[in-house]
Amino acid sequence: MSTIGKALTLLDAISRLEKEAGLSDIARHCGLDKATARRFLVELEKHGFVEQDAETRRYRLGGAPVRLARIREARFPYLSVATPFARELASLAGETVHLSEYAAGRLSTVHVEDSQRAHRVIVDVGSILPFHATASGLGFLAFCPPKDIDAALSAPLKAFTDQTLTDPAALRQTLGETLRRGYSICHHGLESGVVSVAAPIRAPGSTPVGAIAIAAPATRADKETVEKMGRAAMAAARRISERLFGLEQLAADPLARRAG
Amino acid sequence: MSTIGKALTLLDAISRLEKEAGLSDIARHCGLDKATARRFLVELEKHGFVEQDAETRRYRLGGAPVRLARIREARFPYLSVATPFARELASLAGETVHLSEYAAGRLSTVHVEDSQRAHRVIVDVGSILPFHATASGLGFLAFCPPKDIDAALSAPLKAFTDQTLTDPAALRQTLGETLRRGYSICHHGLESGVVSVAAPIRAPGSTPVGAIAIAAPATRADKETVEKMGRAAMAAARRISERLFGLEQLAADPLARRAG
DNA sequence: GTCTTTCGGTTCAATATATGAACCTTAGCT
DNA sequence: AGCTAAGGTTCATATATTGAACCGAAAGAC
Repeated sequence: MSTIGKALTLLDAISRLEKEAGLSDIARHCGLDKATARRFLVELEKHGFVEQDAETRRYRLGGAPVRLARIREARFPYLSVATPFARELASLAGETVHLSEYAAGRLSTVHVEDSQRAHRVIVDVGSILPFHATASGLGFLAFCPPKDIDAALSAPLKAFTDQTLTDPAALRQTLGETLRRGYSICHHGLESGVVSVAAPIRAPGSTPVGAIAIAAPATRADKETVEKMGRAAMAAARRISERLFGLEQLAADPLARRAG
Repeated sequence: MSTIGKALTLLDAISRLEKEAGLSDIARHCGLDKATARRFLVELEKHGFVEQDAETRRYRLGGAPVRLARIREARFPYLSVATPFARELASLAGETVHLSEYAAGRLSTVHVEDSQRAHRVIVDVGSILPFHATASGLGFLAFCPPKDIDAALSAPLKAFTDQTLTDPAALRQTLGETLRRGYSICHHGLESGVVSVAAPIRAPGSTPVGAIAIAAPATRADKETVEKMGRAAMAAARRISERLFGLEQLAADPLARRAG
């Protein structure tokens, strides 16, 4: 792997840590030599991607990504367009709603609207959503071209719970149903006791850019409720997609179109 | 410079471009060989920091920073805390307000609240604010330790307008006045016809993390109005600082403390 | 239509850069 | 005191980076 790749992998690892970490910790966590990890950290710090606490000497995520994210958002306003719909959906469903975006081959959570209920599902911003074990992942993948599906299903599929689907054939069938239905359903895929539904956000005839999902405790997710939530998620996804990729916007600002 | 540094510099250059750019353009812009630029772009793309448009083959900023920024914001909620105050300040002053954050040795704009007036100052999200030629820069620098001031003033100081202060001695005096006054004033520093005021956002006794500024057309900025705006900016900065670095928060979440 | 230029992208020998075992110093623990 | 593990540094070695020259495609020029 190139040096750049290693450094960005280290940055990713830092972003995944619960809290700030020390040099040795980070090096171990990334399988890098301490000296190498240090050089990477120093370099990343120079550019504001990580910060070192002056007292504890521990490292944490820096402020540079904030600037980049604001620029990105100014050109492709995914969050600012989708967030209001997510909020509306959360209040309609009374359950936690999260938005994900596809980048670097993974679907990651970029926004969460918490349910107002005491008993609710918690989703962390920044968490990675496995394609095979989440409604977001399935809803995204189902609308991807076959080669992407093959790639995703040929990777090792971890069973997060004893009900996680890991058989590629079964998953393909699930994806087929999702495609026909327009939204995905995932029972206990990533965590036991959680049922979620999701629909892809996408330009017509193009690879999705992300997904919007509702996650509810299984005790509140009877068949009828799941269907209702699924249809609502699908409607929200369609409205977001129209806002992002609608003809006017597309003509006015070609930047709004994504690769793929 | 290390490979990582060069790659991050390239990323920075892309973020600075008005719109997506081709390979040769980018290479020229960064003084890199085309082959090198390409390898960097491919590597950055693998990690989602840039995207290549499938049709035009041009490159643009990717979605990965959005995830990192959301994580950063979840741990150090600079934007979500400061934005409401910025909005309030913008409506109070009736002028454009912008928030900046210090990262990678530079002060960059991370949020803008536009004035509602037709004749107003436009500030771009993501733009870099020179220390010597903006109210934000001066307001930030004035509250930094002497070594940071020395470093900032020993760099070449570009005259953006014929009224930009570029003499280190004169700037030191301005910084002294700013420190005593509590907010900075900048007349026509970056652009002619613009007057701005700013105050630093900071933990008590520590290096600032950013600044909040009001920018107004000079025609609306008589002495009295400038004073009023300056005091308002200072008050907003203080309230933001208290929210970010207040004792409770500090005790509850040491992550909220910044390096420096 | 043909010629020319420029584009995105690739190759491979030359070379600059990254690497990591061993090291130092400090801080906390037994 | 003595031990362990922390953050950080060094420098000969090994490896990844570099860029001139190259290719095919496409956009202009004439």
